[in-house]
Amino acid sequence: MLSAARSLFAEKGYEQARLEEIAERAEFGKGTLYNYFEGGKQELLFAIFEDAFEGVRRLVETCMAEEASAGHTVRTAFRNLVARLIAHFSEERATFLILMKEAQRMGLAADSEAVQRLIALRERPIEALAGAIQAAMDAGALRPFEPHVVAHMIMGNVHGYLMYACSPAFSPEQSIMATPERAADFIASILFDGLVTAPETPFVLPAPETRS
Amino acid sequence: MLSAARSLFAEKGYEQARLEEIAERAEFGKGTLYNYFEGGKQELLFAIFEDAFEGVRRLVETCMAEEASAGHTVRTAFRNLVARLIAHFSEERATFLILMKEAQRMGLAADSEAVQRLIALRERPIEALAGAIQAAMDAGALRPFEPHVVAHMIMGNVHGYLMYACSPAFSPEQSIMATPERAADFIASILFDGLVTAPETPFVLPAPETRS
Amino acid sequence: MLSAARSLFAEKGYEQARLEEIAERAEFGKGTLYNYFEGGKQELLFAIFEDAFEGVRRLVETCMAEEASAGHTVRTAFRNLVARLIAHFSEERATFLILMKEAQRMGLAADSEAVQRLIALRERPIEALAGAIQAAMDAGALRPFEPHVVAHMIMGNVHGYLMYACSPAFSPEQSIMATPERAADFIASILFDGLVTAPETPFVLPAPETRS
Amino acid sequence: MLSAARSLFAEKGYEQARLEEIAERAEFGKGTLYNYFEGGKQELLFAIFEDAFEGVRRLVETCMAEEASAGHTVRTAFRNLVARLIAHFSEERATFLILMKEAQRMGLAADSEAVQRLIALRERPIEALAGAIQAAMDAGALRPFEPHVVAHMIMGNVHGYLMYACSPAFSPEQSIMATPERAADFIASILFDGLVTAPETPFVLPAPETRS
DNA sequence: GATGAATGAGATTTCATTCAT
DNA sequence: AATGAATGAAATCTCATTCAT
Repeated sequence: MLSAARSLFAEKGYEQARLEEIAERAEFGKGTLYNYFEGGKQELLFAIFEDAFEGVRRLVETCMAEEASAGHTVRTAFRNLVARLIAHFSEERATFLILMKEAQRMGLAADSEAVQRLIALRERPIEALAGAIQAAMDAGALRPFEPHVVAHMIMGNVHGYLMYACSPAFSPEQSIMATPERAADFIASILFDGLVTAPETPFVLPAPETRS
Repeated sequence: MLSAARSLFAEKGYEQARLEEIAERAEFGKGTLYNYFEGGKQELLFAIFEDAFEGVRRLVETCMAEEASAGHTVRTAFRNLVARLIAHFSEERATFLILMKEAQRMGLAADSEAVQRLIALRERPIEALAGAIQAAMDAGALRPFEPHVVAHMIMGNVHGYLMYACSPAFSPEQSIMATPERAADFIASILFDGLVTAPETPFVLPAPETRS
Repeated sequence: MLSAARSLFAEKGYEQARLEEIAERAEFGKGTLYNYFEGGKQELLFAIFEDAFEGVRRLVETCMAEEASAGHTVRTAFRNLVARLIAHFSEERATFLILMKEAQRMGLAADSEAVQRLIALRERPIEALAGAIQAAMDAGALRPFEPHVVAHMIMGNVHGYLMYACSPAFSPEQSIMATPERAADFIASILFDGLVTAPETPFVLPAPETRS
Repeated sequence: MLSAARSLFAEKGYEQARLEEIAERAEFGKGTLYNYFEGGKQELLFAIFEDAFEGVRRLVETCMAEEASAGHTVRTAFRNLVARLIAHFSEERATFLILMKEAQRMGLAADSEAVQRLIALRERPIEALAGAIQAAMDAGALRPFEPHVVAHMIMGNVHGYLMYACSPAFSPEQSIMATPERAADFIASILFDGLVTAPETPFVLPAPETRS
């Protein structure tokens, strides 16, 4: 039932998804849904949110534990985390879409109890990631910034890549982002190694292209 | 009238905003709105999108032109662009919220004519930024990646920072992100200089903290 | 529109009356109804209540004023009031049914704001009648009871008669209650002259009738 | 089970009472209810009606029998009946509320089989009372009206008093109606002795009070 | 051009009743 | 006999859009 809701919310968005269609897709009656989710449509959404964020938190913790026991370097550990996050969201496309569309939207809504609940869920994977970052900073491997800020930034870049990969402009075959592995390499490369080769080069305008 | 719609969409979201309230806030009759925007609610949203993306495109072009004529370095030029983007969206909070909530949501919707229109608008500032990046790569100042990918990444990090700055977890006074200027320094620092100091340090797990 | 609601509430009762049917009967769309009665179904009911109680209050005041200026005796004045109340409710059958069904039901509901509003309306005609009773008591024409209690009793007997007259057991042609005028005579006769002729007669059981 | 339904119908009214809550309160499963009352919710209501009217009928018969064998006068016999009816309904408040709310409402509904069944039940106590009245009339103790009409009137005044006693305007401590016994005295006093002392007094308007 | 009363499709939600266990 | 998960008809209410004025 959650799964039916997830796929429909992903397809049409929360507001446009009709409860009746969710029920149909789950092969249940409309009323049955209310036996399981008393709060109706919104509780359904929150159940999906909880699954989604909890899944990411678990992934972060599992992954970092494995990297630590594998004795990987900090650089490799975070690069591998990025790769696994990308793989995770690629596999669970519906979940990803809901997070990007609905959690984002609700997270920016005027304050309310619902927003508070969402934020609490959203913090879980961030906390897990911030813990790992703190450890790496303590070991002197990362520059000493606030770990939460860095955690947000890493997550944001994973999301950003995946958003980009969803867009029609994205043609995987020609891209450095062709595969999750290569995307992880790219993101890690920027985040950890920087973008600039010769920072002192003066900036010049591009030759004005003629707009069609 | 656009302005009334903008503020209401930002407040309540596109779906929840009632046309009647927009009309009231604009001090117009509901019917009048249809004289200006035949397409109704959705055309209103697109008009806001157009303004928003066009504003960003203009900002990118203006800013890069100024940086070029000021003879700034590539590093400084992009750092300043980031600062101005942050300042722009901070000033136009309503526009920012609509982009994050509604453009994001619609951009991920199942394909349709509306999505195509949105994507075309969204590409404008990306194109402008990609142009500048290409120039910098041509000058050998940036590592040679696809400029569109890098443009998305820079924009994504600006958005990511602003999202973070909207969240209740954000307490400006203690943060390296306290001001737009410092936020731009931070983002530029990560993007251009990287995060790692000692990439070969082995990763170790954080000491397990006791959950309260 | 009120009139359509009145007739449907009277026919089917408040709970069973569907808003859509009210709208149809009023030859309006469902939505239009909400332009006039924002509170929906319940506000519609209260509007009917207000009309109804206000009508009775006005009738009581008008009638007593006329009786006073006609110089009628107390006995006649109240007897005529009873006659006019009966006539009023007989003419406005729908209103009467709603008062008996819905106002009665709501008046006995667990306390709430709605009940308070109803009670306030219901007091209006009682107050008017109690005023007249007080005046008659002051003149020494009526035995000195609490005027509100007596007002309730008079109203209650009018309602009681009309309820009886609605019942299928009521066959007007053979009854002392055949017409409103005769009903008023009867009620006034009991209330003002009493029922007993020989109060000291011992009570004996009726001969046991054989049940069919 | 009947008792659970009775208390819930009294509290919330027939339409608002949910079958599930009745079942819970009776500590039965929802389904079990249908084993005992095939007709569902409505049959439950009729079972309560039957209990209620039968109880009143029995009370009337018992009471009149006792009054007869005690050798009381007609005046006293009926006055005592009124007192016992009041006491009965005061003790069985839930039953009383259901009669006033639901039996009243249903009794005025458009004709149907259900209404017929209700009316038949409702006639039982009336018949019993009418029998006693007929006997008193035969003995010359009461003025010769139709006994059914008089029976309705007596019952109506009992109900009317109890309705009044339910209303918030009723403050028992200061009232002639303070106790069931005094209420019975009052009702009997009006019904049997009349209200008027000087019927020929001309009616004059109350001094116009200033409305606040 | 400006208006807002009228509209009715469509949304969520409730709940009496059924029936497989 | 007892159950309660499943059902879906039906209810209220919302609101984007139309159009006569």
